[in-house]
Amino acid sequence: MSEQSISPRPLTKDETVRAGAAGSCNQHEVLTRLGDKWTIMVMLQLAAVPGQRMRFSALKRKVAGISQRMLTITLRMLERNGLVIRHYFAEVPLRVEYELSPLGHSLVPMLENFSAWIAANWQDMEDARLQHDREA
Amino acid sequence: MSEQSISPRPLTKDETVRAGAAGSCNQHEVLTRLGDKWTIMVMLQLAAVPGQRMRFSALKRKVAGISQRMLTITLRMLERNGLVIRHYFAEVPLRVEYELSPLGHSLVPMLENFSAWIAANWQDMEDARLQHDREA
DNA sequence: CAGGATCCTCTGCGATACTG
DNA sequence: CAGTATCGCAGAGGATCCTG
Repeated sequence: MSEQSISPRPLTKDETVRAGAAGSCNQHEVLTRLGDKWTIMVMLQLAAVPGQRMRFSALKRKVAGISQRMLTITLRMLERNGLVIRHYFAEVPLRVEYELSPLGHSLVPMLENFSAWIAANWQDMEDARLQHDREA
Repeated sequence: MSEQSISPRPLTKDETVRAGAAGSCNQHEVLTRLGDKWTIMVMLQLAAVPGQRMRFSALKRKVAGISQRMLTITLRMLERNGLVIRHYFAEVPLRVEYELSPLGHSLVPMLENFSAWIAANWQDMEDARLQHDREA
């Protein structure tokens, strides 16, 4: 168990750029950070694992269609906002595991509700859309 | 009450472009459609009104920071997917009202949970972020 | 009032190539 | 393995002007 308490990593270009204005309390800010599809899908995956930890490559496999770049950025953002914890093992080959923080876990029920809603209602949306397009 | 049952409107350029591939059942599709911040904020506003109807300009005033263009696009998308109903009154001056459909309403509890979570936890996120940035 | 059409900018994001 | 850096383009989205 050679885990580093703090991952030895300087700020990324993306992070530096995204750091930007701190922002006030409003939803707008938070929604901008959490509202995109990748964030939601990554968190759903992390919540779905029994052991609660996943490696980078496992996440990439599970989150269908995500690029390596977007997964990295999404995870960095989640870590930065205290929703995900990054466990760095300085082994060879390198190993990194991700898990939800307590704060992150508190968000999970909502995400699962959302996911359930989609499963239950996407057909209705699909139908509505087809009909709407027909009468246009 | 000179309401048209169906708004007499041909497909917009934006809509035609966005029509694209119908898409399979997956979350990915739905999240792409519903996952952006404007969609969520517009729906929250529509849900917040007692009378359940809002005019275009009222919505624009309430959803802070949204441009006229994005509000139009967002509303069109919501209408197309059966989440919002558009009431068109051919008066002078023109009047249009929007309200959530039953399908749209079924999504509201989740959005409000999300909104509540943000209000309760944004400070924690903020703190986590500041600390994370300090030790970088 | 409630948008449509156009222009133009900025960035999201994939593809690719390189490292510890 | 788990990233980082760079390039490049399509698309998001604001600003502006115009109409029924």
